[in-house]
Amino acid sequence: MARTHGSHSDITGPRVREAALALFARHGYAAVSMRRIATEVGLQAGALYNYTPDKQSLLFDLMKQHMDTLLQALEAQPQPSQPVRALETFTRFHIRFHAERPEAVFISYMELRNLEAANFEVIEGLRRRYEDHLADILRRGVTSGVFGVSEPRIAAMALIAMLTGVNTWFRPEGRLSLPEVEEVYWPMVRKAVAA
Amino acid sequence: MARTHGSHSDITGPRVREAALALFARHGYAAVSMRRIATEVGLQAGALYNYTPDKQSLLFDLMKQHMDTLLQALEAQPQPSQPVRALETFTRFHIRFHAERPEAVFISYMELRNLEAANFEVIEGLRRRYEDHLADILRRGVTSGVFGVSEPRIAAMALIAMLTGVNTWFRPEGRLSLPEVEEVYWPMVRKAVAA
DNA sequence: CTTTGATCTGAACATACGTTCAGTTAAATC
DNA sequence: GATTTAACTGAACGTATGTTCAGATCAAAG
Repeated sequence: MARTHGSHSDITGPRVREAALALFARHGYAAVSMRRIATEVGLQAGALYNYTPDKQSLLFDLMKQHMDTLLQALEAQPQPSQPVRALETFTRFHIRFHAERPEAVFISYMELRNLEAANFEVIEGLRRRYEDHLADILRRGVTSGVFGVSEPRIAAMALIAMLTGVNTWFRPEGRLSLPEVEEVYWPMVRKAVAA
Repeated sequence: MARTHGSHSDITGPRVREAALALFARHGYAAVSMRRIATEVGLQAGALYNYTPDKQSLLFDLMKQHMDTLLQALEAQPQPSQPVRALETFTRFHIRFHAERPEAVFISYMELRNLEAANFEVIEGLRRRYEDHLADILRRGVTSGVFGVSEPRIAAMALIAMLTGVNTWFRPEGRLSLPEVEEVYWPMVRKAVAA
């Protein structure tokens, strides 16, 4: 097998994606050049094409990976049968998962319009699956009488928007810890959909 | 005074801003060139510099104008002394105002990172004033015992994030009218901060 | 009917873009 | 120690960028 000038394919590949993630999040996809990503990793621009067919794929792969990780982590959560407990699990999970990877979250919400049509469809489909999970919890709660929402699907999007908003102000070194943030948001979520 | 080739400064100026608004919203600030804006208006790129000193000012002016209009419209609203009524007024106002100008809202949330530092400060200050208005309503309600929120400032940001989320799915030709949307969100807002 | 001056064109400026590729480098294999 | 080949360089490709500006245009003013 072949070797490198101080780093491996196994090492450089992830480093390229990490640099792209950080730069796309900070400056936006369109504002970041391949040369800038390469400089961050210590390469010439041409070398990036050993790791991605093109710039668009770099963006899509980051977003796809984020959504896959999200759905996988969601399914790994306990799924209480009581709707209120299921909602609490979802709320705390969403806050934690998103607060832990602000760059990927930022990109996934901001760069949708820079995806080519086919790539956009894929990401939208994954996002919808995530929303459906919450909408189903709400519907079960409505059926059993513990929740009172007239439009479960819209309520799901409203709650997700509220919870993702944490990322606009939360800083790990800030006044509130993540568990404390959960204690601020969970009562609001619970009451918002209460019967 | 001077005249034009079929259009005026008074007419071309607004058209430039309208074109920039639409294009920035659709493709993003960094992805839209001055030539593209010019083409949309029927000009050569150089002529745009009769209406803006540079591209950055074009973005900043759009965002500043949006925030000014927002704060002015907010202050023109009735300000009920009862916190619950004040919250309802705010909620319905926010939904309506934002749903009516999706492009300006989109830009104001997505292009913050493309503002130069000094311009960013200005927009952030205006946004904070808007958030403070809602936080004050919540604080008054906590004092009078009708609201039960542990962190009024965070609760304000949470509610605003939830309400602005309407823009991600609402379409005027969709199933729900704007008044119907208000009837879905207002109960959630009211209950979320209830004592 | 000449003058005026705001408005706009068209070309140019230096710089940057995404992508390709022939050729160099050097670690691993035999 | 010769061979192999993945990893990378450096230059080039055509095209695009934001901005400037001398000069053309033409409605209104005198």
